[in-house]
Amino acid sequence: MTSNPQASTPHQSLETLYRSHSCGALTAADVGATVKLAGWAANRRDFGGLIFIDLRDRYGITQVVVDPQRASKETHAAAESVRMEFVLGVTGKVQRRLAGKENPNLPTGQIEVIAEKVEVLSVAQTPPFEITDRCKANEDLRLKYRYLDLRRPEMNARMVMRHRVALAVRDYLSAQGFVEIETPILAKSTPEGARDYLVPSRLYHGKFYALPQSPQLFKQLLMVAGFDRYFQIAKCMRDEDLRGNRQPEFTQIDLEMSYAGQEDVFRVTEGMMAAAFKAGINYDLKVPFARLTYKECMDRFGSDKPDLRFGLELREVSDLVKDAEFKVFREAVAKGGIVKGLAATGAGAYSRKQIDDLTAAAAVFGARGLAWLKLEADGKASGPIAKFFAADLTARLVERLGGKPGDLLLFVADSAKVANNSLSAVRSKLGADLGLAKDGEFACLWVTDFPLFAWDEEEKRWASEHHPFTAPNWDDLQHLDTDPAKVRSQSYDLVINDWEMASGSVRIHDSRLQKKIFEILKLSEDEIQKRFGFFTEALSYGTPPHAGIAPGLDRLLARMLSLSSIAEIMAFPKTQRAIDAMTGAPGDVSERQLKELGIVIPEEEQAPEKK
RNA sequence: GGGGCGUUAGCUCAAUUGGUUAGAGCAUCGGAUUGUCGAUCCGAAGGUUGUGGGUUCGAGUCCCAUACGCCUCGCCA
Repeated sequence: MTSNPQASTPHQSLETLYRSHSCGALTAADVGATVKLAGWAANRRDFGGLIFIDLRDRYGITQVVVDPQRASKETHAAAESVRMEFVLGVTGKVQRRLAGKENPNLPTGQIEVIAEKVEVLSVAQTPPFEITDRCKANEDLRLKYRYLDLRRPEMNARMVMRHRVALAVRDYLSAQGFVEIETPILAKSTPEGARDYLVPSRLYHGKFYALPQSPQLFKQLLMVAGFDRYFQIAKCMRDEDLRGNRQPEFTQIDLEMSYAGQEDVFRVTEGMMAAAFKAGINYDLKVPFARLTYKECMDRFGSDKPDLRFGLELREVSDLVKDAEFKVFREAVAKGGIVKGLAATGAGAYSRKQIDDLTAAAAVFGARGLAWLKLEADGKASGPIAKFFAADLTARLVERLGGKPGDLLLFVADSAKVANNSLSAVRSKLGADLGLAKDGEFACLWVTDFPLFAWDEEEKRWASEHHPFTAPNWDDLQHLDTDPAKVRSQSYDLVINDWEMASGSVRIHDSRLQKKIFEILKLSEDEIQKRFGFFTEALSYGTPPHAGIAPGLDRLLARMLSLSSIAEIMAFPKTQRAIDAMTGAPGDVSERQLKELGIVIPEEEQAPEKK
């Protein structure tokens, strides 16, 4: 066995017409054997006589030596003609490298293959960028030539890791009694939620399928159907604006359990995550995960996905400063807002520039300023606003925030929403700048007790915070009619570091309650019937209590590898404008196709021809 | 829909306040080279500075528009 994790495992045989071994398999134990290798020329070092070729496949690199005294004229000539990324077939004998000429950087570094025959199986144009892990090509170029980018060992390894994790997830869930069932891609549009990707119907002009934003309804119907425990590694599509951790299509590990509640889902998910981290990066995730309610999260971190790798907790100080001399604080409280702060440990020496950068981070979320106090060694506070606070008030602020000499106290005075968002952004920036958020550390957190509804100011109605099939907390049912804002839901998020990694809930299993929720959401009777008639009807035929969750596979993998973009662990991702840089999708279709679908595009709305 | 940053050789980057013929490393091509492993040495070729317009005696550099990429606010149950 080699130490290369990508090398073939012992039970695998890669032997084919073209090769007896992979390029990562040969070691000192194989010395003397005659072997056939095939792969790409990753590098060629030509000494006129001796020629060294690094032969690469996805398992590793093996050095091939062409010695004019050992190989035919034709083989030497072939070796001379080799250029980067040519595909070669090599026959030769494994020999121990000369003493002192071993390469400790390669698992195969003890040996080399002395070529008897080198055959060029395929020539290659000069690639637009080098196929190495040192490659610094731009993202758009890498996407245009994704097949070359994926050939790089680093990218190759990510895809293999993705496979390993998916396999571990399947194994784990299968062992827990889950059955993998596929659900339709051509489905029905449902209101609420993200914008749908639509597929026009040829047979019914004017009607559309919607690509699923998630298999939500289907998985609940599978519970009604008695499958008990279902899962699926499912593609989900959402036609919304993109980010580093959002692609138009992405993959969720979708699962649902009957006769289960929140605790059951947590237990299964924790086991699954641990298995995934073990398979992915050989990391032992600590279970069970930490838990916080939504309210605690907002109070202590100003965010519903706080990074628990570090502290720097937020504290509200409205009560302390409501009568303070400092007008900004006083007026914010008087206007119904809040004043919140945090103590940045050891940031007391921050320069004006560094504080300005923190202020800018806060401003993105609407904060009009970031007030600050430096705590000096003598316990006094300094800074432009220090003069507004009497010594005893300063002492109480310091005590509330847990500040120590050498710390920087930071405050935002605004509406609760702006104060929380802004200070949370400041906290994240501090976590990164102060080196508190370390790569390779994973803080897992369940966030529970989200509100069931959020008020939609634009549409002047209540909207589901999670989705309309989420069960209310059974203790809060009496508030449904009187005070929807007060109703907690039985939904939960899994947060790892600062990313929402999974979202789920206990579902409504009673058709009457489901109808009531639709009514609160101001869906008309007609609409409920048209959109969800089949679903509420299904619930009425004896539905087991059930609950589920859907971790994002792409995010999970990106998080394991500390990558900020999920595109980095997808084989063929799209750009931020939802374009496939390689194929050019979305593309034009023929007049005939449009006609068959009954679609007419107004002349003035046609996109200009893309080069 | 809004804000920000970027776009110079195949790739990654440089080019003083607007000033001579836009440079370097890698890759490519030719030559030399029998123990290299990001080989080395010698030489060559490679550019409509994303695109369009403007200011100027003169624009890679300044202004406007636009395309593309990335980050971000909104959005994403």
